Amino acid sequence: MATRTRPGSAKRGAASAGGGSGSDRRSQLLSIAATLFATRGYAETTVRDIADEAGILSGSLYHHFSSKEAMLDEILRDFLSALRDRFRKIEQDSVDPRAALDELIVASFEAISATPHAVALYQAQVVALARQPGFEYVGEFSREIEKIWLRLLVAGQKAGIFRADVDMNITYRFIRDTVWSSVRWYRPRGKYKPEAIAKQYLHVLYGGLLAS
Amino acid sequence: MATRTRPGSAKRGAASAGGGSGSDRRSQLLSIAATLFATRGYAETTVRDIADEAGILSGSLYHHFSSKEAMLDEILRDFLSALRDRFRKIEQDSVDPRAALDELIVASFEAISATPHAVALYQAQVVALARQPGFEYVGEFSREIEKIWLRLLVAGQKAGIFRADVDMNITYRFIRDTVWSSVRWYRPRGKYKPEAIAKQYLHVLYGGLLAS
Amino acid sequence: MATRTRPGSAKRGAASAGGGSGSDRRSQLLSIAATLFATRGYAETTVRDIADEAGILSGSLYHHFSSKEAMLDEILRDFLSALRDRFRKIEQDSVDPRAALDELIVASFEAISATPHAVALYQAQVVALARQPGFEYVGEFSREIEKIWLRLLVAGQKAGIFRADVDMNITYRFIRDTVWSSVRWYRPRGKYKPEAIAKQYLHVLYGGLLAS
Amino acid sequence: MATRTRPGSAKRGAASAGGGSGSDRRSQLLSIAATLFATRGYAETTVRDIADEAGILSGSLYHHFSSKEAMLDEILRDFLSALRDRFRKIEQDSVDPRAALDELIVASFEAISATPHAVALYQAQVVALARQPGFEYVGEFSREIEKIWLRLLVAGQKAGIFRADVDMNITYRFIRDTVWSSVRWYRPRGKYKPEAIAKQYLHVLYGGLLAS
DNA sequence: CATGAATGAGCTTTCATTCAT
DNA sequence: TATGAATGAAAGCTCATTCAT
Repeated sequence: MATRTRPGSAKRGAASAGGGSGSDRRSQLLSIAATLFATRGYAETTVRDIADEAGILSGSLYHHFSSKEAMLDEILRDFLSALRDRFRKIEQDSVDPRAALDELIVASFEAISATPHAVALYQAQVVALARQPGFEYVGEFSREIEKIWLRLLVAGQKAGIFRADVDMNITYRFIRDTVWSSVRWYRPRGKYKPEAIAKQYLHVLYGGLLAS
Repeated sequence: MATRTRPGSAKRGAASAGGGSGSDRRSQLLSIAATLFATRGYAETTVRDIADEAGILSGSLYHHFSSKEAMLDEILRDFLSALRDRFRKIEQDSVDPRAALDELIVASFEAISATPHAVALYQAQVVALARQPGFEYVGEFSREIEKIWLRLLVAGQKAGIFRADVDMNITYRFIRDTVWSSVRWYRPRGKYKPEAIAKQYLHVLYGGLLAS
Repeated sequence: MATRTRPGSAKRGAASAGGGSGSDRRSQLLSIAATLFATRGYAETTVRDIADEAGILSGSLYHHFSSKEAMLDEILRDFLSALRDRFRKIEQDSVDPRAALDELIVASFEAISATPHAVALYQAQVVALARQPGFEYVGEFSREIEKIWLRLLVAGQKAGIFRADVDMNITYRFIRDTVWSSVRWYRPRGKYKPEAIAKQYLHVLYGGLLAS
Repeated sequence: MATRTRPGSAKRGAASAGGGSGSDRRSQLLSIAATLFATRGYAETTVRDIADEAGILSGSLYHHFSSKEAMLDEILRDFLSALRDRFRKIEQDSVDPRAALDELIVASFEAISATPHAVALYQAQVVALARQPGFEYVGEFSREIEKIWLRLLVAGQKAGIFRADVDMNITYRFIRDTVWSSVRWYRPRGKYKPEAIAKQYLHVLYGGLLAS
């Protein structure tokens, strides 16, 4: 991305950007943008592509958003803040590390199912974005989310629920990568429901691949 | 990417493209290109960036490569064919599915360690590329590699080595995503050697996360 | 010309492209392009030349036309279809081969007078273009026009109006070359009107150069 | 053409440039260049095209010629000076204007047959070249040749051989255009010999198209 | 809100030419 | 003579963005 200007704090309402069915024009456009950004890549998507898909001219997009980057910003911010809120709540409500880990993983697969484009976008751009001015919050959200996972994993380890002989920093990364990467192949319309995928994963993750 | 023309299989010599230290000018340039493509993204990297890094003018690159796309092509083709060859050999020489799976995973982490840029490039572009004219081979290589993994996993399952109650299609994807995604955070210069990472992963994968 | 993509039949409105005074912006630009293409040659004319002449930036041209080639395409297509229509009508309305031949020649000189740039462009590029993908219609129009001429010449020959001892295929080429080539030296603003030139030519053509 | 530097007075020997079979390397290369210039156009022919055809690298051409333009220069100069010499001789040896006109026309068709590429090149570039610095001689040769034709035509008119009621300035252009334009369709390998074409043309030119 | 014309910067690519080897 | 690597200028084109209507 050739981001140079700060995107500013884009206004946004309750619109589930990156989701499927926005209520107003604004979220319709964001949804279209998210889909294209995720499918083709942010840099490879032109403002005109988005406008074409929306049935308007590219210049008209600027009545709704101040820049292409502002759209990306809004999509990511909506997604990340919702995700963080949900993860925070899971941690707060948790009584059992294992059950909480279950919930984090299920919540993650559900997020993929609900807003795949935002997830894919986050996946694809997170490394590049974290260093970009105006997108520092991406790194901040990521770090906060990482801490929640790690606290739970380490707590479970201390409680003797999770194995003591694994490096949780690495294990966290393994889990995170597996879960988020599935956005690339998981099809919500396919034969697997998000809970089924989560179950499969938890199955292998907890019990291991070997037959006992 | 706005790929329209077929890049052709412009490949010559034994240059380990995408690697670190090419012998001739050609592979030097490819190595620079791979690094930039992987770091900034293909679309975000300009041929001037590559030329600047190489200390020449952008036009001079066209003395060595017919297009920016041809560079991408050559990097990916070199990487994928080498990977496939290695995987093929592992399968052919395998006597035990579990040992073979070990080797596949170790080989994967080693590939990440050896040519991280090519791996990152492949990771980032594989979905978009597979449908692009001239890059069909990316999908073909990917499918062949997938088949090798699946044959081994299913064989291990039938032999009673791997658990019977997991869906191997999904499990393969989990493994693949975990392994390849680590390119994004794994640093060869860091404290972990590739074998150590592989060992950690195999540890969790085989034994599961739970304390027995 | 390095034509590679098909230009498509991007044509709109009744704009007399290649003519002198287009009504809207689009035909203004086409007229400028035709003038430059004819004067300097297509390859030697840059899109910046055209834009400069129009008082805009080169990139702005792409708001109106998809490519430099598309401009050439539109100029030629407009010119050729108008010419063919006129020739068709002359043949349909003809009662006497000699009068019809008169009309064809007068119409040709008038076309040169009305849209000299389009004629010059056609003259200069016809051979190279006919084999270029997307410009097959140039050859098709040319062949249709040739057939009209030949039918009239042969009809006149059979009717005993034109001499029997000349090869009409060659004679047609002689006539065509003479007429169209005059675009290179004929100046509409000069002392000769198109009808006067046509008359001179018909004079020599019919009566021969020798004094009786 | 983007001619900016004066081509200088390129050395040249007795090599029949633009012809078919040069004796030495220099005229071989000139012949290749003439063919490509005539077929694709001067601007559309790259130095690399010429070198490829000759089986060398483009840079190597500069051991033989100082520039691309110098090749064009040499081809045209050879062609024009030979043509002028022949025309001069025809005029000097002429006793009868009609016989001399015959000879001019036959000589022209023979030139087309002998060095079609040089003729086509001259045809295509004469207008653009005449105003280009370093190519003033093109206009000079052309004017001298025109004068020879005109003197013969007017002499014939005064002698009562050619009709008095035609404008010889225009008639000359008609004749010239017809003759030179035939280079575009005349194929030396075809069924017509150059003399046959000349005969056909003289037939119509002298006797007229009408049946008596 | 939307259009349509334009900007301006930057992109990939082409190509005649140079020059050390 | 020829190679091969490079230059430097310019080409066609893209695209985010602006703005009067």
